[in-house]
Amino acid sequence: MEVSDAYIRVDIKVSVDNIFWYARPVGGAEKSYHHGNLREALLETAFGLVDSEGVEAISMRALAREAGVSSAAPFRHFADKQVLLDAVAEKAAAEFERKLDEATAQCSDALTQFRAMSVAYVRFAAEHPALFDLIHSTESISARFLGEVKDERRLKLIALIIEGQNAGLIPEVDPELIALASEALTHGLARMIVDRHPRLRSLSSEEARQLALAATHLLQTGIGLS
Amino acid sequence: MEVSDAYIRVDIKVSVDNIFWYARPVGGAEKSYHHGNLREALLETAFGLVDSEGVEAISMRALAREAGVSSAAPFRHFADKQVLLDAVAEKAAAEFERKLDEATAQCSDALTQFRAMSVAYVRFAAEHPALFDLIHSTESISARFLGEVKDERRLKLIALIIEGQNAGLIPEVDPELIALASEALTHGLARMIVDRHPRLRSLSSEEARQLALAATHLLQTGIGLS
DNA sequence: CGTCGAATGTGAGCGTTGATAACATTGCCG
DNA sequence: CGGCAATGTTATCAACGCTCACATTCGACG
Repeated sequence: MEVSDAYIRVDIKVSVDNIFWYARPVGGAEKSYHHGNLREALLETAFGLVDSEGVEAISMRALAREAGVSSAAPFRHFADKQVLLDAVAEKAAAEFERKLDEATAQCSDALTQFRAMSVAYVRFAAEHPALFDLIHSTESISARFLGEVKDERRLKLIALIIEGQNAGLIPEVDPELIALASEALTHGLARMIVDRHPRLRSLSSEEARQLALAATHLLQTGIGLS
Repeated sequence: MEVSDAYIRVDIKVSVDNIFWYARPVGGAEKSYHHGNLREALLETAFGLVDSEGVEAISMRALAREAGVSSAAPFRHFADKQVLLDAVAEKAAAEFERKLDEATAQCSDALTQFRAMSVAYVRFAAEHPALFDLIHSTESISARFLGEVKDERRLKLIALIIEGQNAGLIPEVDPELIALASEALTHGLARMIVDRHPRLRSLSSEEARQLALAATHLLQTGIGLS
């Protein structure tokens, strides 16, 4: 051909947005129009993604892609992105609560329960900073569940303190105040780890444990005279 | 005309993105091609916007619009959005630091300085939650300044504690540990306010003051025996 | 068993955003 | 004054959240 030296340049623009079927499993007789369990699948991968990459890493479209589904599908299950995040936060809070309960379950007296709770609290923050952050920064109305959970834990803590006071282990100061102070200490420690405080970046969970123990101990004994 | 009953529907799509000159002042002989002080203008409005609306509220394009400038102009001064946010965080941190210094300046002994610092810390969080959050969540490399500031403050706190120990006001426990615990308590209180803890949502700054005082007092006296 | 509505998924597209590249204008330094 | 660096503009991308009209499927009810 005599035109072999001439080139016609063609730019082809392809929207890659909806090439979703590649994400479907290639092996079996899949490709059912309905996913079957999309809501849970989205929640699951979102949870994992937040835990490993942080909240910023999640996008509705990426989740859809991952699930092998069109980018509009997720909106059938979550009204908007915030609702999805709320659901992830709820899941994370449940997990958090589970660990706290697990930690205090084997303790007998109020004081060791008290300490075990602090340790578990700080450890969770150290091990799952993004989830911890999500739990405490989410403040949507629909996530009222979170508020209830936190409040419930607060009441439990107060009960623990009163128990300690009855046993003569804790002085007769306003239990609410004591609860607040110890919550603040624990939450502050956890937050400093998550916020990457210069002194505390990337702690092992064992170090986190030591730290929580030392700090709560210090709170108990006090650091000086008023 | 005989076509008076016939309608031709025309949909006109207009990109409104680059209609920027409306934002320029209409009065004077402005309209200089160069803004003259764009970097500072952007920083200023970003700072205000974060403080009043939160970090999520800021977008490069909105800032450009506000400054009366094309949407690409900001990138001449900030490599990307994160750099801009880092700069805002730095500004906020400077302001924060200023307030802390101001609060401790008038105190004589170590213990009252110690308390005044806690109070100022918590008050700033209560009054500027979004700025507080930005300061502590930013962790970019370029924002190393933040780390230095925080570290400097930590050293100052430790010095304060040692001073207190020398005066016999604080027991001879590892000063680092004491610093950490008191930092955690204060930071935790501040964070609980910012994170809208059920017990502490929307505190007045006077309430914040009371709270910080009570909590630090409790830390000093301790809440029980080890 | 068939049918019909509700639940769920698809495709296309709107408007916004962060970011980049090529080009225009200006200030300033020699 | 001339030229170069700083600064601003225009046009354009890709990605995102979200919506709408339409398609497919499931399941309850006759």
